[in-house]
Amino acid sequence: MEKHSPQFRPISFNGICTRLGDKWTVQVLWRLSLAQDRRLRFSALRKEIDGITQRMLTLTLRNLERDGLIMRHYFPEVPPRVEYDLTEMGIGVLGALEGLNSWIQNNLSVIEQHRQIYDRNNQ
Amino acid sequence: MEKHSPQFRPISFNGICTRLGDKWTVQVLWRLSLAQDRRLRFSALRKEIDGITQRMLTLTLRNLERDGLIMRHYFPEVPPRVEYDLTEMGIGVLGALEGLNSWIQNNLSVIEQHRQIYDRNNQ
DNA sequence: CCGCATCCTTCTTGATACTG
DNA sequence: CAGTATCAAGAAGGATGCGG
Repeated sequence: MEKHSPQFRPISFNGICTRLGDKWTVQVLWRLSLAQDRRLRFSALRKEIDGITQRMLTLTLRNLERDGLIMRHYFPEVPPRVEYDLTEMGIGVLGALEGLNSWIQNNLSVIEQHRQIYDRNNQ
Repeated sequence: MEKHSPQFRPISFNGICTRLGDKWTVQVLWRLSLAQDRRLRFSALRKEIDGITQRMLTLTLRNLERDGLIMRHYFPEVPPRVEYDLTEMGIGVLGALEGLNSWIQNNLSVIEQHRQIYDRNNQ
């Protein structure tokens, strides 16, 4: 295999990759991408993402909105309704993750074998 | 833009993406990839990666070795010498990151603008 | 030179209660 | 319904000293 392109400069990986690597961000993006109009309300996201708390969903959505990857739509009804949808940039980052995702699909089992072997050799 | 492929299942993102998103892992992989034979000794890595402590370099290398992305070569000389090099899988994961990396290159400035606007609108 | 052990600080996440 | 506020727990990272 040949070396990667010289443009590869992981300078910017912190803090984009740090954000993407957190516990819930990719899940939220992914769920939105599968929805009608790439748009879901808060309670729907919460139901679909197993184990997420209300607090962490709120924080994750705030960060994504701050970065411009999703948009928040507030409807001052009673009871209130809030919907979130992917922006063009939010759609784009999911596309940019596909290469990594398929690599993980292809290599995860090998990695897990390595981990088992390593752990066995170190008690 | 069209929806991503149905094979996109970010099931495996934790804990691969979590690992890649930590503070030093990608830096280490990247430095190795640029070196002669994709191979460097501990002290060389430490010098090249600005700000990393001996402890964190050791931990990062252990995790990468455990996953099979790098190999550790120990030479029982006096003083001891230890070298690390990328495995085929280690080279592969860098390739898988290129899509994300170039997306970040292209979008980082826009993201930072969004952050400034958001922060200004919320005190 | 390389790495482990220890202690400490900071960040992230979770649990729970409360509000417009 | 969709948050916010508060507190506590755990993980990640940094500083420092010792050892083969």
